[in-house]
Amino acid sequence: MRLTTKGRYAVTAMLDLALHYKDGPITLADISQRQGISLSYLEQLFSRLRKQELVDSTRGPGGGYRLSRDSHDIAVADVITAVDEKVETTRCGGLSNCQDDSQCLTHDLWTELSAQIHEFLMGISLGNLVERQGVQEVAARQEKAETNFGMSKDAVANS
Amino acid sequence: MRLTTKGRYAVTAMLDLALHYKDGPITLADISQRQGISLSYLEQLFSRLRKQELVDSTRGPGGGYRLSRDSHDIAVADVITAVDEKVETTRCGGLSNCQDDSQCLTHDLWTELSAQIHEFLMGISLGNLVERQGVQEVAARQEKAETNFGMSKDAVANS
DNA sequence: ACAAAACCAAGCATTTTAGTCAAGTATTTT
DNA sequence: AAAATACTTGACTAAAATGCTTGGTTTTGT
Repeated sequence: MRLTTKGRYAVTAMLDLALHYKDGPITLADISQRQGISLSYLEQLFSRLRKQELVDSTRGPGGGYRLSRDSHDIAVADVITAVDEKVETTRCGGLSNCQDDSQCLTHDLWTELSAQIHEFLMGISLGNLVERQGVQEVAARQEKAETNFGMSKDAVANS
Repeated sequence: MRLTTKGRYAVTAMLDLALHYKDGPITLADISQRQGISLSYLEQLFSRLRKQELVDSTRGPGGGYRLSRDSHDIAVADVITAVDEKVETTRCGGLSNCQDDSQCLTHDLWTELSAQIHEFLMGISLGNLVERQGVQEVAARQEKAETNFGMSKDAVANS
């Protein structure tokens, strides 16, 4: 389990979906605009999220993405592992004979550590995050900005 | 808090120090040999570990590095933050106006998440790791290899 | 038909990672 | 004092990851 900005982007986007669940399918363009993530990058991320069946997609006008299940049933860990392809960064590769025909100190240690972090992130769902105060506040501000300044859309697109 | 292989190398090296604490100062050459990490890379890592006062160094023949305090008083989080210079990967930089003059959804969320992971890793000390079974076993194997095959030292150095 | 959307894929610029290399400086044993 | 050993510093590099761009193709509601 790695924690990178890629995972953060994915979690943010999924959180956006969770926040706007009641609005029906959400387009990537909407997410791009609200969260300031490029459309193409979102496409890449959602390709994986869809393969992991974390989201459902609808094509055509009025289409978009929706969470595949209740936000409380999607863990942050699910989202992160979906977009972070697990590169085996151990020298060992799949085997565990990276050193003197035995596995290195690193191997066991990091595997265990990683498992515990994973477990921790499994305990936090998108639903949990939506309920948090800070998230609510920012989301409200984003909605407001959206309705008040129609021009900001183009301003962002042109920058 | 980022989790990369760099942090893993650092934790591994520190764990090696913890395991050989009783042997007096440990040279980086020893760690390099036992853990299969290049000497120069270790030098970089230990430069930071020393600046964070996680290790004490002794120069001259017979010198080397030692944990600056008991292994139970050094958290895994300490080691990782020491070597992972905190790059502000948020668009916001120091400010929090990355989007529409307000902070993005990401900001609060990831800060909080990151804090929790940090807290978690603060709860695991090098001492804890040393006590684990798997670590003991690998360490024993490494010691054995060291005493049995004196030639492996040169073999590694020449490769 | 047309436009809005998802989907797909190649490729690019930049940054980060994981190291190496080279040339030091400092300490201690002899 | 000399040599051995240890640490420091900074430049450099190959490979990977990041985030984006471009240029499509399908699918579908109107």
